[in-house]
Amino acid sequence: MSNNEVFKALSDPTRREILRLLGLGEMSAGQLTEKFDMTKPSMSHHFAVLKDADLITSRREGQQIIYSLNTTVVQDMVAWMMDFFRHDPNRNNEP
Amino acid sequence: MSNNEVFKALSDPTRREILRLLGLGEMSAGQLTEKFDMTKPSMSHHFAVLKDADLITSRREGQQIIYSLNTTVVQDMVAWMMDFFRHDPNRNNEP
DNA sequence: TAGACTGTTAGGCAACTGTCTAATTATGTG
DNA sequence: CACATAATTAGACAGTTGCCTAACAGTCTA
Repeated sequence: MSNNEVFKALSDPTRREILRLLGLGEMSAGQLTEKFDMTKPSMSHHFAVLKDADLITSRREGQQIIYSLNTTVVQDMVAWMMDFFRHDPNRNNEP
Repeated sequence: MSNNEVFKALSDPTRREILRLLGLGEMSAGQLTEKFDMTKPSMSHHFAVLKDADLITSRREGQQIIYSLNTTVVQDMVAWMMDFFRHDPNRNNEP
């Protein structure tokens, strides 16, 4: 995964809310769009950004596109963050 | 803390690197600036963004400004992320 | 107080982002 | 096939971001 793309993806509140909703279970593009006061193309753009960052996956099911959280990448991300901020400057730099 | 400001602050690679360096111990603005191929005003801007997000704190020491990681907010942030992504749709929503 | 040193503020500019409308693609159904 | 439904792609546009140079502000020392 590209850390930068992941952070860029997470920098928008709409996209974080999409991720939160997908954390509760997979949803179609249409169902997700209903939850926001935004046009379908705008939402579609956000889905694309999240997909590029590998934070979500998609599959077609008939006329609908079903989106799911990519839990692997999400967990990698959390692990990366914890490691990133592991050091505690108040404990005189012991590894 | 405002989640949005924190995520916006984290969305830039330069700012993440500043945080990583401060994770190793506090540094002056000048010491930090040396580590990057960027002008002082640009770096100062990044410091301001990180301060607004409450990710770092600063104090004056003579002619220098010393920056430190705000470990409280950083830890809150990690905790928030873990909670945010705690749900696993592949494990049928058991708490 | 003058000058050097350290850092921030102000203003400008190109590139990027998030939103919209209009058009297009893909699938399902009478 | 013709039409409806679901979603994406294309293009435009305002607002934001990140960088720069120039100017300013605070601190120290002779």
